[in-house]
Amino acid sequence: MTITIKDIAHKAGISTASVSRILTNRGRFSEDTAQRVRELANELGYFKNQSAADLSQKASRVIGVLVPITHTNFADEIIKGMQHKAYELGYELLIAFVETNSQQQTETVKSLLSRQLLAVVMLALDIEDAVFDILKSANVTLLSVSNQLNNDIPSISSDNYAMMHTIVDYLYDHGHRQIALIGSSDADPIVAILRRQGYIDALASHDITYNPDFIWGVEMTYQTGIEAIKKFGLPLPFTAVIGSADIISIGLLNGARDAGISVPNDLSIVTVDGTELTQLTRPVLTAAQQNFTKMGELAISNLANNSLSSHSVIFTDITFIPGGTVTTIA
Amino acid sequence: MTITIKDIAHKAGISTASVSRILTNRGRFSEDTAQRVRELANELGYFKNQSAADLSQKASRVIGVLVPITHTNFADEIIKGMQHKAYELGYELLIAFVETNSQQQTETVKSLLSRQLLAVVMLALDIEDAVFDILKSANVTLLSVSNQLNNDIPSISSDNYAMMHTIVDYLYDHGHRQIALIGSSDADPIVAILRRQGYIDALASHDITYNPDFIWGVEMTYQTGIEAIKKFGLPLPFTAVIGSADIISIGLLNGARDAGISVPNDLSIVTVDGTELTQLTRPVLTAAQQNFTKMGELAISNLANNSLSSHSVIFTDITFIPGGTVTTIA
DNA sequence: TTGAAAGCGATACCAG
DNA sequence: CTGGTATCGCTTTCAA
Repeated sequence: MTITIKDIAHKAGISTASVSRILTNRGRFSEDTAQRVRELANELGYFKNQSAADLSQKASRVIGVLVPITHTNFADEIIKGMQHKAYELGYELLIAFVETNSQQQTETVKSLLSRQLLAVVMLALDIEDAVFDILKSANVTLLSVSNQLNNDIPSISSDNYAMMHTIVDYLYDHGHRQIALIGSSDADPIVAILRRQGYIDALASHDITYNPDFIWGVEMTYQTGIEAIKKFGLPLPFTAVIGSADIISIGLLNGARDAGISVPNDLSIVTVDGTELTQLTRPVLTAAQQNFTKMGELAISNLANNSLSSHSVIFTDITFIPGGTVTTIA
Repeated sequence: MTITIKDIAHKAGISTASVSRILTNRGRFSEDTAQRVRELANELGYFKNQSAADLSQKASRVIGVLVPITHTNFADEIIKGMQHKAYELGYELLIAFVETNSQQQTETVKSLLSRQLLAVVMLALDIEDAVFDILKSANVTLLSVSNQLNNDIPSISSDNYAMMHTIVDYLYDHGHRQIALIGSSDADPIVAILRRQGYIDALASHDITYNPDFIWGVEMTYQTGIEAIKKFGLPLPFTAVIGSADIISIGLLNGARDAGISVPNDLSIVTVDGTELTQLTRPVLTAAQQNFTKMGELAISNLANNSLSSHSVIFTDITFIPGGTVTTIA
């Protein structure tokens, strides 16, 4: 038999109303009784029934988080940031991994929505239309983190356009003129579009006309990196390459090694993301590091003070971290 | 205003009881009305209030999952397995990342428990005593996955003892006699104890007396691998080393490279875990691969049919995957 | 400062 | 096959 506030009230000889007030720290009550109630609660091993509380309050402090199960290795960092802030501000996170399978995705999202949620945060997710419609019809606040969706949904991410400028400028300053971009050729996601455009414009600002062939690779996978090297063959038509995710860059690095290409002597690499993965390679990857933890924190704090309008776009800072994969050429 | 079954009942001219039966597919009802109700539900954009349902049913199909935020990179795989099975059997997963910070850990666990949970699954977690007491006092079914805790809690994991035999035998067969074990010297976790004992006994079975110095390193981190190489110095007193986690083994590999030691010529490495990380290195790591997805599936299916007793220990299979980090020596 | 009582939304029992 | 109704545990208004 589970303990309820009724039991506590009974044992303490007071009403459930008082117990509730005390345990939630709302309204007025005497410190005397409070003391007793708290002790009693402990003693009896009381656990609040959150379902009942949510039901009664018609609202909760739960924020749903949708994480793609094809796990980007930075999702953890975002979650860490969110969790930290959520704890601080008294919110709860309800994390759900979503499959790529649409049917299952729908189920997951529906069951998420069947709790009273304050908001739903989507991490690095390109949601399917069907699922998206459900989300919209549920009428909860939505927020996309690390990815920009469309104009209807607020987002927190890096300034992907500017980031590409930073990277291209860095490579240009090191003498590179032929620069490829791997893993951002997908048609859809706004992030890919922004990166491509940033890349193209940055090159243009140095009077370099971009070569469409140099933008290649759709998926953010290790395999994309491996195959990129194979595709271009020897000798590589470029001296530097930008990997759109750490895992791609590691693929590039290994692909290069497998092909007998020396990094950075024969090929320079700059990676986007800058997670701990960059430390695992030799040489260590030069990276444009995104501030994922910050994104997570901002997600929660913005939801908390309700400061998001439907077209809010919030940018977090980028840190350029020189590693050992870029060389200066003549 | 949110839509409830009452609204649907009203619009359909029937009782809430009927609507409930139809929407949950329980009890008897005519297909005619069912049809209408389902349409109406869709039309009105109805979402079940799960809190109310849980409250009413005094039980839920929600399984809580505690994941350490110091993210072991195999947690994803376990979760994937759980999610898959949970979906199949109609359970929901409520995932919570827990901090190392004890205070915060307590909060997280308490808030988890304040929902009616069917069970709590702990992934690769060495829970603190305080937290553990809470968990026990809450009187939910507990289950540890990929880690064995103590005799009070059922677990699903690899047979860590046998696994070490497999690894040591493999190395022995390749001529190695001096074998180190990195990252399992922690006093506490049963897994570490089992691995040490397996390692020692396996060596003994080949008439090799183990060298206590060769068991080194507590934390399952990249840094542990890096430092292990530094600690032993050149020339290394062993010809082969076992890394207790992929990330450790990558540390060993890089540490070796940094020290001018060639793998596998001068040093052989076998790693425990065998996640995708093993594919990112050159050479690719030779691994004793744990079946994490299977662990996740078993976790759910065993919880589902309630077949766990408090000292159940379920083992999943190990797959030995030869890579490029072991050489045969004379 | 405290208590009585009316919900919150869904379920399930018992009649009909 | 369908409906009325008590119930789950907690919160909150209104009075006392």
